[in-house]
Amino acid sequence: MSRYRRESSEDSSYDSEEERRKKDIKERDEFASRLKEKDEKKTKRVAVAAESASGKAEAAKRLKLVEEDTKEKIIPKLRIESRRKYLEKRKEDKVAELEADIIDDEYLFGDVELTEKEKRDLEHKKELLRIAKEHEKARELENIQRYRMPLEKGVEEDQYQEREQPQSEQAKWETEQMSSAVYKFGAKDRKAQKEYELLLEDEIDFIQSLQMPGDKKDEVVQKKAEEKKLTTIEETQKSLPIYPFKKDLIDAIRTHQILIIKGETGSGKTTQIPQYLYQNGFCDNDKLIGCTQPRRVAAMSVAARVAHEMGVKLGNEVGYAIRFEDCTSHRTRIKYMTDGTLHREFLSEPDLASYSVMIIDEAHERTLHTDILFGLVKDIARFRPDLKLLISSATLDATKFSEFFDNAPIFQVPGRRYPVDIFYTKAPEADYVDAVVVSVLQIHATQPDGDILVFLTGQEEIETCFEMLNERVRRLGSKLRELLILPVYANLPSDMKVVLATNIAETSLTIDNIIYVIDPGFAKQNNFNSRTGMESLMVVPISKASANQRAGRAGRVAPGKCFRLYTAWAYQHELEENTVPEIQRINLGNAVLTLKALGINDLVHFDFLDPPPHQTLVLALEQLYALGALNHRGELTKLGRRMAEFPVDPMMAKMLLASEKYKCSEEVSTIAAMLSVNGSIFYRPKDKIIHADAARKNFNVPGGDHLVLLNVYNQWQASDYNIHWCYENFIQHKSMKRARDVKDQLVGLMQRVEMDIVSGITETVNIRKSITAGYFYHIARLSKGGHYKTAKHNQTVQIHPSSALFEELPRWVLYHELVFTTKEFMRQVTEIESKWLLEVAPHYYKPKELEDSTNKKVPKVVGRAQKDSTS
DNA sequence: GAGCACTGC
Repeated sequence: MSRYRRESSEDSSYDSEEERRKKDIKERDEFASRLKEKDEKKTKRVAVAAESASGKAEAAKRLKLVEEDTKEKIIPKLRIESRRKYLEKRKEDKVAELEADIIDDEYLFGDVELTEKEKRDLEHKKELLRIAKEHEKARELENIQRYRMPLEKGVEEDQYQEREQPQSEQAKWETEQMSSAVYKFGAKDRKAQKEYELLLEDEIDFIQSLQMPGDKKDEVVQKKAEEKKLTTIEETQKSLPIYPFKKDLIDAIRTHQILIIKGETGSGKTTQIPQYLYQNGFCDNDKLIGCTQPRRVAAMSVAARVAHEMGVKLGNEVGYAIRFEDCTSHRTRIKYMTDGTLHREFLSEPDLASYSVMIIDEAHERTLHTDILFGLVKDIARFRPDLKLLISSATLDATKFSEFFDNAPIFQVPGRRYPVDIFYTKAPEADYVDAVVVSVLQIHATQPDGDILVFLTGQEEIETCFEMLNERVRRLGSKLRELLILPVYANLPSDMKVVLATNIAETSLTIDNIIYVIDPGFAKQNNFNSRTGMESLMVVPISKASANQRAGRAGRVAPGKCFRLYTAWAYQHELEENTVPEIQRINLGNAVLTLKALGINDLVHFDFLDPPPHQTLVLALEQLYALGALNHRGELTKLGRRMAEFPVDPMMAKMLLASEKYKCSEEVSTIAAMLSVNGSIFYRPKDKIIHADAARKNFNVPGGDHLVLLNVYNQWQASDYNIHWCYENFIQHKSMKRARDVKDQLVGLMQRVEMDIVSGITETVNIRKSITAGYFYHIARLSKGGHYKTAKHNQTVQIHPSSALFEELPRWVLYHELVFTTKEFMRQVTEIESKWLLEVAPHYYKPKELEDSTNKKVPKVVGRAQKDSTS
């Protein structure tokens, strides 16, 4: 009680506040320089080559599971129906949410002058809504359209040709290529046609609209077999499309500080360029060549590949660095890393002094980290003329990158791609999961051999589709050739198969031998509402860029075909050119804190390739201020500098640091680790739901979900991290191992920021107070009818049914996250006492806000608090 | 009475 009183009375004098600020900044800088010293002393360990067998074993296991499933499962029709209904319901809810969002925006900001960006956002939302509604309408007409006989050739021509094209390069190319020849399956092969009529009850009409040209001419296609014979590393290297450009490339890099490299996947740029640079003396004076990748697997496998080509052990001259794994040594000259890792490295080496070249690879993917790196490296390049920058991108974005980097020259490298024929449906397909099933069978029955890759939006859909396909295949029986259906991914000999995947297959997963791609045109996308602070996962139409990326997957090994389950008109007019970059869609709390720690104070004017919404930046800054990471001038505080060391959201970082004061850092680090594995702790197989739920209830402890998570971890630890313990208790071992990794890292970082790791308290109040110190933004109180209202925004929310507190309904709760699915749910909920809020965040909560008329105890407490603060 | 696309530190 007296603690916050003291703090608030100190605010009264400006001088003392100014003094406090100066003292804090001084301490902050001293802390930062201590960190730097530590980093300099740190000797890098010599790496051990990572084992790669585990991946193969995993794939083999998965395959086996699939086969067993296929043989034995008989799927009741009812279940399929219920799933589809669920999907339908969810879609309705999402549409309603979007609608409400638009009304909200217009109501709240109707009178306010909107910026261009905000206007565009609103327009975009409206457009989404319109598409979603039309999609609904089309569904009602489904039967009529699905079974319609194909029209005569001339009839639909004008439908596809008359439209005015958008001005993009892509669109122009499309227009040129556009032809409306009607393509029908089986037309070329009478025998197949006959068989197909016999087998399939329904069909989809596709229209071939254009061809995505490959980089290879037909004659080159013939050479494929010869290429495969290449045995020596040198021969393989020389066969890569980038090889003839070696000298030109090196010359260009010597002449220009920044170079944009445009090249398709498969050109060899990722593996070869660092080697060319190494051979040409760019590593003199012990400097490093760095190359960032958006994904961990890519960083690891590319590094392994290059080490092999150079004949060195991985971790010596060639190494990689990803979270939890630093496979580099003092000998390392070529270093592959994830973009997030480089982002972190900036904290200890803001000028990248140890690098002579930095390659930002796969820049077109526009991950949050790459986007921030753009601004940072551009800035560094100005005062480090010796640093070479290569920005490597696979798409037409190259011009945009060039403009951003002061018109840096673009160096083009050809790719290795075969042509892909693109087909569109003639009519809109309402139920695309069903359309996928029909298309797969059509292709399988009538097209030449080749694997089929299907893009779906998520696990639920993949399961539905998997079951439908299996059922249909079984019904058709032996009339159909064997069809192997693999959900997600596999690594198999080239039999005929269908791969059902999410957009993981767009980039990060290489599946050999794909000839056919089926693209329904949707993906799930995470969106962050900066006004309510709520995230939602919605099924949205993909962008043209993404559609072309998907089509490209068909042309990796031979000429391919891509079947789009939408019309050519929809492609032209309904799809955005590019996916909205991540930086404009997500919560930027952590990113803003890191930038502040790098000394970038004016974030609003930071050089972003595409700036995030102003509102999102403001929210992030406000939150950091409330957490004490920034002072009233917006400068980073010592607390903020310490928070920035943790690779977690600012609220969680604050929670971790607060645990020092409450003497429970051990417990809180565990809770943080468990929270960051993202809801995948409890395993809930569909056929054992009752057992799984019972097992879960056994972990319940008073207080709430955070403490349940702690309990789970502690019991697992007590079992000596036993895998069987996990099976028995319906806990996912994989997630637990990850939680252990995260915990170890967090504990290491806690020591790094000079915290003591302490534990041993028997009651939970201190643990819950630490959590509250970080998450005082996320508070809700019980109101009438079992609903909760959030403390600051008065938003109606509910406890998620999976929570341990679902039936308890405490008066005050803290939640880890707010998600919109069927309702606004709080996930990971813990009971707190409102007076704690005054203790941990006196600047944010005033006693009056915490008054509670429904409870007799609370007014007494509040009354005391008020007396204290006014006396 | 529920449903987490995909990355990453």
